[in-house]
Amino acid sequence: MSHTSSSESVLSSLSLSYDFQCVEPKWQAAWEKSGVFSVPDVPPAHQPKYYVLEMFPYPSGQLHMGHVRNYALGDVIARYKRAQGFCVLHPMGWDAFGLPAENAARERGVHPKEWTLANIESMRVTLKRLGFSLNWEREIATCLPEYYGQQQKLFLDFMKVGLVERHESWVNWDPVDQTVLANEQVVEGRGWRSGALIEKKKLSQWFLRITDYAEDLLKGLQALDRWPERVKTMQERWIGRSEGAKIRFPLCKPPSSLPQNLHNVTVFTTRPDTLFGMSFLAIAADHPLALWVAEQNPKAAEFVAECQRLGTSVESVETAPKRGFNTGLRVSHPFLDTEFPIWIANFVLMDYGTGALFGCPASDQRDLDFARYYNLPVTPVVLPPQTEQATYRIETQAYTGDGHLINSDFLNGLTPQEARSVVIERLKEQGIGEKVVHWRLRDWGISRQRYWGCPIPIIHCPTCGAVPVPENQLPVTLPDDVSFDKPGNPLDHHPHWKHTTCPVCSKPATRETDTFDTFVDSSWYFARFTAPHALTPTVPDAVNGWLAVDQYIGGIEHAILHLLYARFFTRAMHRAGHVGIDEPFAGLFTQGMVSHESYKDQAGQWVYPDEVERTSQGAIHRMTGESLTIGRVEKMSKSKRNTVAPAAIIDRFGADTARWFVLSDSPPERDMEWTEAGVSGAGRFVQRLFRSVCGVAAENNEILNSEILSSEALTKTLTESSQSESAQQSATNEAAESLRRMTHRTIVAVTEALEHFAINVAVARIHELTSALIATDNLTDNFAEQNTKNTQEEPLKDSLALARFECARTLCLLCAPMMPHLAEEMFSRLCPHEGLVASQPWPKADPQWLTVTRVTMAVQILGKLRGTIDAIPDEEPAVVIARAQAQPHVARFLEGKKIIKTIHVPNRIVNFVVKDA
RNA sequence: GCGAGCUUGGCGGAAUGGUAGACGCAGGAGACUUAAAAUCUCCAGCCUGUAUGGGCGUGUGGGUUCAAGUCCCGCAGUUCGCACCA
Repeated sequence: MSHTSSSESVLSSLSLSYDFQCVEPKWQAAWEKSGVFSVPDVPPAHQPKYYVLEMFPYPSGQLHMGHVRNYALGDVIARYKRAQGFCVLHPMGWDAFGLPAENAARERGVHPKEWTLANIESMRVTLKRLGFSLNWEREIATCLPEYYGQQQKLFLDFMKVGLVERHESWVNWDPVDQTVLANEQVVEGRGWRSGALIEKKKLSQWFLRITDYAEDLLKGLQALDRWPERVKTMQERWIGRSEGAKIRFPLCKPPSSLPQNLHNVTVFTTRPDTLFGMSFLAIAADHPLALWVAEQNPKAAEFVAECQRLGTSVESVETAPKRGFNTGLRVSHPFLDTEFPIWIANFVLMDYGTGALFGCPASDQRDLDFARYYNLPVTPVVLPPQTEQATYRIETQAYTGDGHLINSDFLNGLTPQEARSVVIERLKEQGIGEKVVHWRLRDWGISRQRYWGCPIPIIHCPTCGAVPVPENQLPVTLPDDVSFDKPGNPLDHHPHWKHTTCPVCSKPATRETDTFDTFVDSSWYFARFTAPHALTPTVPDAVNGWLAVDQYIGGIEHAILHLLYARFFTRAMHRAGHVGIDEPFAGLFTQGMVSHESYKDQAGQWVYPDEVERTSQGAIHRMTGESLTIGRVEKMSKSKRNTVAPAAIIDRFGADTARWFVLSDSPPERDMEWTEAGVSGAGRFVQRLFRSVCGVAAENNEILNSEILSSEALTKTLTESSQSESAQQSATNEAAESLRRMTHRTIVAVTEALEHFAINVAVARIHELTSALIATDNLTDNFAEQNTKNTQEEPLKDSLALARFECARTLCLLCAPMMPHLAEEMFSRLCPHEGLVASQPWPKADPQWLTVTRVTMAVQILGKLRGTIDAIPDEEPAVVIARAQAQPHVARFLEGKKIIKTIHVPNRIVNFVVKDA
């Protein structure tokens, strides 16, 4: 209980602390009631549209600080653009299919659907408490038939336009869990959950033909001028265009039992110019020819098995030496009379090129290592510039640089580049080779042997083959009654779900029990948001009106897969007639991670930050008093227990404080460190700003109630008052003018900062303006005392009070994108007749107050600062220079020197270039 | 190995080629208070100094310029991405 003493002034008794627990729900309700954030299905013709989207969350059950940062950032943009007059689409949904739900089912016996929907419920509560200006009426969850049924429709349409394929492919197979694992889920050759040794298995899989768009996806990157350069580079390399040649080598005397199609080995090379340096041909361990050899020869089989076991994990790649197995088979060279051995080599990948290469040891380090180990010939074919051919040797270092060709028959003397086209021309004439463009990008395998995903709408009929589910039978819904008590895909085990009849011949048939990769779900949700409840995947006017997403915001971890898939999917949807554009995201911003100190107790266990008390010496456990070791600052993660729960922070500090802090410290693209000191500092600022603005509101109540009802009226009054200056008031008027300049300068600075995503700079400017406002608090106190004595009747209407009012009002508008609840509360007290901040236009700076009456100019001698002078803006250069020269410090340095040149940059700098006289 | 980025006080960071270190955090001093908290005011790159001064200073070495944290070239450290890619 606090007692208000009689000596306290009226103003300070009004300085109640900001009670976020009451205020935040109040304004969230007000926004919802007013519908300020909702937008029409088709963007209005008279207003520019703006689509802000943050990557939608996976409903793991816990909202984390990374989400808060991501959505706070997006909300700043959404609210700022809205204030600027844009019609802003800012939707939210859930990437709700995925393996964690199935794991929860297996580990805790919860149904994936219940688990997921409950998680969505609780995360939505926290998200709503943060007060983001989202279009909640457009909320979608990918695990609902309303969404995934339309996805099945898209898939069938993709089939019609030839973008779907089914063929066998190698997969990582976990024999214990009986499922396919993604490469990321294989850790050191073992399944990440079961620990079982992973097998390579060939399975029939559905593929989307993303490679059809390899060229287009690559070229499209160039036009994405609002994407980070590094994301574009990563995609470029992932798509991996390389120009080269395919060369067919016929086997010499193929064994009679060898199938006809293996009588030739085709290699891919980017260096056809080095063909005369060839000393062997190498094929991958899973190359068809290698498999045939393995069948004939147990030793070969052993080597092949060895290669397959090692796989291509990072460690094995770096440490494994280049080894091979000589098959005894030989190929003939296109231009030479020599035969070359075929080796099975562990460094050749079946996935790249044709799974075969010709080895030119002189021009490739791996080939050289291999050749040296097995004593194969090394013939240099490129002579580096300024090198004597007679003495040139390749020892342990292959030469990949430029020069001219040697030992290469008709290519001798040419540069490698010239030689490439010449040799390709010859190969073409002989019909054994051609120029090809090779892509690293593979088709996208989308089959997963899992329950919690979108069913692939296909029926397998023994007579008709794979038949699409007819559209009128969509959606193919997941059965609810599944059990997870045995390994494998529950859909496959279900007693009757998969049994159906063939839509073509009506005979018994089975459903496809594979579900889509969850990346499919997230490849078109941005389009679905434009018509989330439509009975077709998209609605033309809506999707074409709103797309592309003007600003997409998310983590860098999605730089390749999600963003590439979404770009492909949009093109595919375009081809299938579901959207009119190719590039879904016009602007992309990748925000940094949230990190935190980590703590360990003496037993070496990680300790959560909220159990830790920081002392001047270090850290101790809050409960036990045990001293703790402070670990590195790293990304918040459950395993390190260095997480801070957003809900707990909102309870303690309020949503605005949490938002303000995640936005204030670091530039959004960089990682930020969450600190207790930082968030409580943000909390103090919230209180400071609130108190100061409330003080202004109290001073101005009379004026407001009687006269100023709108910002136009305010401006008018301000203009009048600034013209009628009396002698007594000159001191306060000076303060008023300086505050008004500050106010308008801050409008410009904050606007510019927000345009450039420099949210931390915008925050800094708001801090400055707040301090400037607080600095005038005492001035009015004094003045108010005089005023009440002298002019009881006259309302307080001096220029300073009005400047303070303008400043406070501006602060409300400027901080609203970051701290919307606080902004509304302050605004409602300051301008009770003006409605919501959320529907106020962004403040405009008055040019009158951007002009300055005086500037401080730097005076340099030889570029070194020697003093400063005051000047009137755009003052006559000669006058300025004379004054600069006369400046005492400057004059001292000029003594005995001769000025040979004077640089004058108006309003900024005078620089004297001197030499000794 | 290839590619991209980063490097500024004790810390996070600011700075259209023009007064480096805005703003915040942590710190110090003071005011208020019986006291603490809160709040407010002031100080604060380093060295030197009584200083209104002087010297040095944006990882490092060069260069361009009247003037470089900023532009160019090299080097180091560091982070991220890709990688037996033929």
